[in-house]
Amino acid sequence: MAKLNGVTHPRRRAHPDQRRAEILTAALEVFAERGYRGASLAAVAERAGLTQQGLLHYFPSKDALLIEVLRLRDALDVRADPDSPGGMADLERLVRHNATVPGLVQSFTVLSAESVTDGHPAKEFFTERYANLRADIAQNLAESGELPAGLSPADAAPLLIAVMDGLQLQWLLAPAEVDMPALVTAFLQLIKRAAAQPG
Amino acid sequence: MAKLNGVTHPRRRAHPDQRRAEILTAALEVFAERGYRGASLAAVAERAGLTQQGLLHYFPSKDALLIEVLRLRDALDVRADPDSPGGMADLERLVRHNATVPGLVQSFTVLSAESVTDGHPAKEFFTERYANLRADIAQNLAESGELPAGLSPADAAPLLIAVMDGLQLQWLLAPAEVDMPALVTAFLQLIKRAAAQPG
DNA sequence: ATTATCTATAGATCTATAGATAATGC
DNA sequence: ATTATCTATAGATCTATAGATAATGC
Repeated sequence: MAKLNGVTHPRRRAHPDQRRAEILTAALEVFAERGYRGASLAAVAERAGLTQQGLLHYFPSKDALLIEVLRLRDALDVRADPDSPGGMADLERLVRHNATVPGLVQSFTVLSAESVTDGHPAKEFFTERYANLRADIAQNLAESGELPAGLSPADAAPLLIAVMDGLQLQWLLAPAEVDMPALVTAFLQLIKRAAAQPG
Repeated sequence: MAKLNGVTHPRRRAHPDQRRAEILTAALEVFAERGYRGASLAAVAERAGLTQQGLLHYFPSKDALLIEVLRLRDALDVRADPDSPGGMADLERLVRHNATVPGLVQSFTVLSAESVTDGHPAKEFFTERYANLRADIAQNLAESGELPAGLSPADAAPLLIAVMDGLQLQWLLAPAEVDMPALVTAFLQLIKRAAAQPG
C-alpha cells in the first residue's frame, strides 16, 4: 500500500508503454502552458498521476523528456499528413485544423522560440526541423507549379512558414481578432494574383 | 568598504538614473539569452555589477523589471523611427537594421512567444503591442495606396507582421541560410505584382 | 537625512540520485 | 527476477524581505 494525497491506495501499476504515452502528453501540455524552463518535472508528473521521481524512471532527465515529446509530436504529425503540406489546398486545410487545437499550436510557438536561447535542449531539433520544412515545402512548390515567375520555391518556402508561425503568435494573443485561416487564404490569393501576371 | 569578488573595494555608488539604465540593459540581454523564466535576477544583477538585492532596490520584483524593460525598448524604438513603419521602403530599412542586431531580435522573439504562457507578466504588453501595430500599419498601408485590389489593409497588416516575426525565428536558428531582408523584399514584390494585376 | 548597496536569511522551489517496497511476469 | 513506483534527501537554486552600513546631498 502507498499513500497518495493522504489516502492509502493499492499501488497502481500502469502498462509501461501506456504510462510513457501519458507522461509525454502531460509534458506537452505543461510545456505549452509554461514553456520548457518554466515547467517543473513535478508539474508534469502530477498531471500524469505519479511522482516526479516516478516520472524519472521513464525519462532520465528533463532534457530527454523534452526531446522525446518533440520527436513524438513530429512523428504523429507526419503520419497524419503523409505527403506533408504539398499543394496550397493542403496548407489551408492544415491551418483550419490548427485553429481547432490552440494547445498544440501554443506548444510549438512557445518551444520553438524558447529554443533559440542559450543551451536550450531543443535548439538542434528546431534548427533541423525548419531546414527540413523549408526543403520539403520548396520541393513541393516547385513540383506544383503554382508559383508566380518572380518568386522562387527557395524563397516561397520560408515565407510560407513565416506567415504561418507569425500568425499563430498573433492568434494566440488575440484569437477573436486574428482569423488565421482567412489570413493564410489572403496570402495564397496574393501568390495566385501575382502568378496571373505576365513574367 | 565592501568585498566584491573577494576583493575589498570602496563601495561604488552610481548615479541612480544611470544605474537603472544599466540594469535595464543587462536585463534585456539576459532575458534574450535565457527567456524570462529561465533568467535569474542574480544573473541580471551580476551583469549590471551589483548584487541581486541591490537590483531589487531599483525594481520591486522580477515582473516589474520585465515590464519596464519592455516599455523602455518600445519607447526607444518609437523615438528612433518617428513615423513607425510607414511605407514599404521604411519596412525594408527596418529589416536590414534588425539583421544587424540579433540580440534585440532574439529578445522580442523569445519574450513575445513566452508571453502567451499562463500567468506571464508580459501577456498584456504584447497583446496590446500587436493590436496597436496592426492598427498603425493598416492605417499607413491604407494611406499609402500600395496595396492590390484583393488585399485589404486590415488583412495586409497582420500578414506583414507575421512575415517579419516568422522570418526572425528562422533567421535566429539559421542566420546563414535565411536572408531576412531579401525575403521581406520578395514578399513586398509579391504585393507589387498583384497590385499591377487588374482588379 | 536620505539612499544605494551590502550581508544574512526565510521559505520555496527544482533536478537528480539512492534505496526501499510492492506488483508483475517467467 | 524484474521493474514500476514510492519515500527520503542532497545540493543548487530562486525570489523577496529585513536590517546594517557607507556614501551622498542638504
